[in-house]
Amino acid sequence: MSIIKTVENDIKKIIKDSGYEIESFVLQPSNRKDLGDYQINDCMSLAKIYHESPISIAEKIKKELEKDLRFKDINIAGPGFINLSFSDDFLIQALNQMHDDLKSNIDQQESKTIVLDYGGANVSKALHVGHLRSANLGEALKRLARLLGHKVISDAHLGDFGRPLGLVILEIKKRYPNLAYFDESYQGNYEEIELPITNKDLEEIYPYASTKAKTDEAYLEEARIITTKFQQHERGYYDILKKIVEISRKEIKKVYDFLNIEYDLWEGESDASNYVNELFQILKDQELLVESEGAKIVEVKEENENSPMPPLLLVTSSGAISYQTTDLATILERKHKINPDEIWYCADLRQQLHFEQVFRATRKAKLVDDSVKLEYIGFGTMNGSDGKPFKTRDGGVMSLKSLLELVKTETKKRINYDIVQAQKVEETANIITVATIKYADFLSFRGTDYIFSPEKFSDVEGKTGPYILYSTIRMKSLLLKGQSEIQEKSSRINNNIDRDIIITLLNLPNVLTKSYEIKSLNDIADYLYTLTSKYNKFYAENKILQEENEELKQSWLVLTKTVYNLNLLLLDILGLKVPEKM
RNA sequence: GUUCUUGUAACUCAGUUGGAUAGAGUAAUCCUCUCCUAAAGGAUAAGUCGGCAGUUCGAAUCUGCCCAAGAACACCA
Repeated sequence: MSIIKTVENDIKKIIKDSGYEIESFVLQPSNRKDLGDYQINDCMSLAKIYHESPISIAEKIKKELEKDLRFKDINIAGPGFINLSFSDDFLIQALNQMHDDLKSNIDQQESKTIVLDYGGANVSKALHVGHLRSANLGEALKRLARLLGHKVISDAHLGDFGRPLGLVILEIKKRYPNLAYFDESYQGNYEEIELPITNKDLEEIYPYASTKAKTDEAYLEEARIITTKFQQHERGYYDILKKIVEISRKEIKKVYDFLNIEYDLWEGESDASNYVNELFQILKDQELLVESEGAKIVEVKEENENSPMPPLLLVTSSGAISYQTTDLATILERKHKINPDEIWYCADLRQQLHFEQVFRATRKAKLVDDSVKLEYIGFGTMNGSDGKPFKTRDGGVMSLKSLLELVKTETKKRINYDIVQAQKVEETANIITVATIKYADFLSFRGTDYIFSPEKFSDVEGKTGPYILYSTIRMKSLLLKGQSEIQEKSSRINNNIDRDIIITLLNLPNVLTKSYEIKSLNDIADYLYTLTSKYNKFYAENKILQEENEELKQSWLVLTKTVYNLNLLLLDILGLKVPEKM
């Protein structure tokens, strides 16, 4: 159990010993540092329950707290706040413990198997800046959940079974009508057929076909028919689909690799299609699948419900299955293959209604056990400065690749070429670029829309990825230089900065737990900055390696190493790497 | 129209299970490199927390009404 949690439990017991019951207790870091390290605000609410003055309650609790040698400077202020600080001895001991084993100070949770669905990449379409958030968020949540003791399986869940693919295949058919894929009499093995299409072609074909379909009704109708064909696994069409997925997936993976995003599974909607028949059987058995206006739907609206709740549309009137169908089938697939305790979906907030529908249908048809938790983790839209979803000047969406290039160019201007070896420049620039972009994305709460501007993501001054990386590298450099002298034991707290840093370190478990609960990384990003900037202040004020007092120097080295290790841990959760030098 | 989200410093955002004096970064002005990487550190200035009312010892946070912006609302995904 973490140090802070242990203290919290003890204080809870102390409050109980004073005669008061309290449900949960979290030790709040004080916002009045002049009065103490921490504040206890619960006396006011206890006063209402016990019909006693808050001051009198605070007095009693204070009396009990004073018996505990870990605390000092206990005082009561205002209407009944109890302020308290930790004794130096306690803090030194805590620092040494965190230095020896950082992970022992993280509260492990009861282990669950979680499937995490994020990314939102669509086959044959280039990743654009809008895909950034889902991937960042999902990847970091995966890492956070694993750190807290969960088993997480991440799935890219590619969009590869809808009309866009119908359009792409149609256009390929127009351009290469003689391909064996389109020859019904072909008897050979399609896997051996070369598809003369590169990913670059695909990125050109889709927008072309999509635009054409908007004005050409016959073309669209042809695409619809093709969509139905591969959805029914019709020979040739299903095979070319798989081929296209392969080509596109390689390219998508390159970008995700660059961003340090790793999927355990690269399943797509097409893989879930194998479970569509089972899905329909389950729905039919329960008489949930009904005909409506030529389509097959499932009603999920509750009686007396005012909010708009359209039915799920499983099969369109033209016979195609929708993404609602594949999402339901995917739940079946995951039940059979993984049998998870929880399934999380990271997707844009505009998809909230969709997931509400899917979850309702899942419950109604009992596709999974009621104990299986389905969680939708929505995030805000990336808007342009006009408040509308971000577009480039020519009206298109900025590709993720061009954003990366743009930031990389800026990054390269800042690298210290006296320190970084020539052959390391590219790698270093890549790492910093990813950190710059991801960190900027994590800073705001996941649910709020934010203004996207390339400038914002190119920012390197202040509360940014490069700041954290630079500082971390400096700690590492210092530790390397002081390595021969470190004896790994702190024995002194010199002043308020040391003290403040240790108090901040102690708060780690609460930051992690809260981030996990709200499924947002902004607290971790902010905590990382707070800790780093406190350390930087300390670094600027003390010449650690030149310090002549050996006891003090050792204490500072231990502090440095602990902050360094924690930075590495948190950067890893956010999915950021640290370069050697920069 | 129905439902939902948002409105905090010049800008971009934190803070929303009610707590003390509302925080960061940027931009602005001014300091600090003979010294462990100055992509650093320090200082100053910047706010009717959209508006009005209510609940409370106490409200940016909860409730109601209003104003403004955005999103979703079956045959796209």
